[in-house]
Amino acid sequence: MVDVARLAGVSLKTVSRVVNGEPHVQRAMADRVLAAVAELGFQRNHMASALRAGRPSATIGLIIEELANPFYSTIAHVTAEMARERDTLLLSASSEEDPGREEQLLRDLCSRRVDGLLVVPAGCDHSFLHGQMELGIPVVFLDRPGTNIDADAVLLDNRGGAHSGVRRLVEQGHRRIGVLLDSVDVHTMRERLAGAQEALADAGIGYDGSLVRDGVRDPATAATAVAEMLAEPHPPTAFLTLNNRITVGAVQELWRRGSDAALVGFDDFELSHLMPRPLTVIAYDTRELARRATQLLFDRIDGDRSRPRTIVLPTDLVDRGLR
Amino acid sequence: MVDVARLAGVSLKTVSRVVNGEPHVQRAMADRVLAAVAELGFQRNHMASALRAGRPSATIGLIIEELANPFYSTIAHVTAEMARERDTLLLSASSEEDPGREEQLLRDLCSRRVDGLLVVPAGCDHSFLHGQMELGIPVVFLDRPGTNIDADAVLLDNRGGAHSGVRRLVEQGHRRIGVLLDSVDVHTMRERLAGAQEALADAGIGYDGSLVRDGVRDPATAATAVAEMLAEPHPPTAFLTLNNRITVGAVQELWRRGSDAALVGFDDFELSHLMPRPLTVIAYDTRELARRATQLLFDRIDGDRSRPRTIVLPTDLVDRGLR
DNA sequence: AGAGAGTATGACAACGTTGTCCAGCCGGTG
DNA sequence: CACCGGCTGGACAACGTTGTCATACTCTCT
Repeated sequence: MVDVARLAGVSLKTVSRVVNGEPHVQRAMADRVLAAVAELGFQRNHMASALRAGRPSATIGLIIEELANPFYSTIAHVTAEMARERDTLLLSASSEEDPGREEQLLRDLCSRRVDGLLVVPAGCDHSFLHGQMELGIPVVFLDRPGTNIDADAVLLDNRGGAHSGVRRLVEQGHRRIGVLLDSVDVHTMRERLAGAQEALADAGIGYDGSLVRDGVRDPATAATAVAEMLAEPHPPTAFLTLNNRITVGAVQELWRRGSDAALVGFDDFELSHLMPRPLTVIAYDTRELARRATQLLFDRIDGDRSRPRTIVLPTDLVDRGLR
Repeated sequence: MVDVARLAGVSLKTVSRVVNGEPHVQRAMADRVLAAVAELGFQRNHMASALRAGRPSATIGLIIEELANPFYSTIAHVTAEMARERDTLLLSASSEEDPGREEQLLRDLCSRRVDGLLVVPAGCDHSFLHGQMELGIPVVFLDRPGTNIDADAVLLDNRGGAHSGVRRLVEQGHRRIGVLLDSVDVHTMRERLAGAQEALADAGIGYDGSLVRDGVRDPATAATAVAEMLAEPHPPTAFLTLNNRITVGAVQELWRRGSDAALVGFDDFELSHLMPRPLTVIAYDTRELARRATQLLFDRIDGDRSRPRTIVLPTDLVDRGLR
């Protein structure tokens, strides 16, 4: 900027005024400045500008599980899109389910003075964010609530969704329902499992631990688990798969062995209607989830100081037949 | 930092030294500073720090088409991961195929003084990046080369891939091969089409414009196009679909009508092996594409001033049967 | 002609941090 | 005892920008 000022023969401040479109600069002088800007290829340093003016950095931070996962990349996309409408950019990072890493990323984002944080929490303690929130960096949790902190959260009705899925299976006469899940360490999974168990209880069906498989982290494991459960003396006649990776593995195994076991899966996914058998899924609107959370964050950034809210979005049982 | 210094009863610079782990500070004094830091919840302002020290911002920019698309989100993920190993964060934005928007995003990223740019170009003129590159912001193009600019690029062998796909169809005796593509405006598509036409020419098969359908942007359009082409007097006996959205639509239509037309699709995708019919696809390693580009960018950031390189990664014809 | 109001421009400090340099202190040396 | 060198700690300027205020000029109205 100093160079531009020198080349145009004006003061620093005049350049600043021209660059920022402030009034009170004569046309001729502005033209000289703009010519100098063009000649030197000057570009305003956004960081210095924000620093001096005490302005927001026009950047928000997003912490998700894993950017390559369609669920999270959809969130990132919606958020980035809404951010762009406010001339804000998105700093995104994946926690990979590692609480330590999540904390480090969050601190890193804060030290970059992002205007706000959107977090799909992996950690089990977010109290360290208190300070940042008091210092004016709002935080909105997404998909799972934060722990040890009173902050906004936008969640899915995981419990209700699983409940309705199991109810549908029970209505069709199933009483032995195998439940496959990723990990009870994840809040989402605990809620889904709880919803399923509530529905079973509602139907007067007692809990049978042998029908629940934890630690099913990929399609291959899901296929194996299905095979094992079907080989037992009293095999399940239906399955509830608590995420789409598990659903895919289970479908593949059921189809491979020509089993007529029923299946309901949590999460819809792009090609679910092209699976070898029609699939009933517990679906939800990922984009809406992201939209609501991002909107809430921007409201906070714009000064909304009302009490933290928790928004729970409904799920939708998409019935394409059970087998 | 001023507050911390006052509370600890030391000078500003001493706080800076402690916070940055510089030597030559006595243990007792450092402890006092750290206590003050903890009490005030002080966090270093990364932007001010980078500004003063003239240091890199530890941020890189990524411009892609659309973050929600698995191809691009995989790239974003790999890049973010490699960046994290260098304590660098990723600013990502989607151009949505809009050149104007791409340019604005690029300028915005530059004004934030990112250390480097990774770009899947949508625009048709990137000469405006010259200035930035001279000012020391390296740019690496990904998936498509930049235009009017001499910069690094990491590409796929689109031409060779389409060539091998068509050759396979020709080997099976097909002479009328329908080609469905998104848009010839996209460099990738042009290359794939050219590769297909070269393979036809190599086989002595003349060009027949009625066998090429442009503007097929989604599965539904693809299905319609397939239906129309099959209804013509001399219908194609095989199809080459130039991206996975088109492939999905075409497969669906072929399967629906029980057609025995052969099919080769460009792009593999997650559930391709679960499609209603086995699918032969021209696959490639998206992660490797991102890895190479990101590595190249970091090499440049680290001072590699050698001539711009263009790296072309091979494709792989994954044969799961043609019908 | 002079007051008053408004416009155009510039000098300077400040944002939060770090590089540079200098001063004081210590122990050891000639 | 004067001096040297290394270790500590602090004062100050600077990074690139903008807010504040002062100044100079122009115009209008009495």
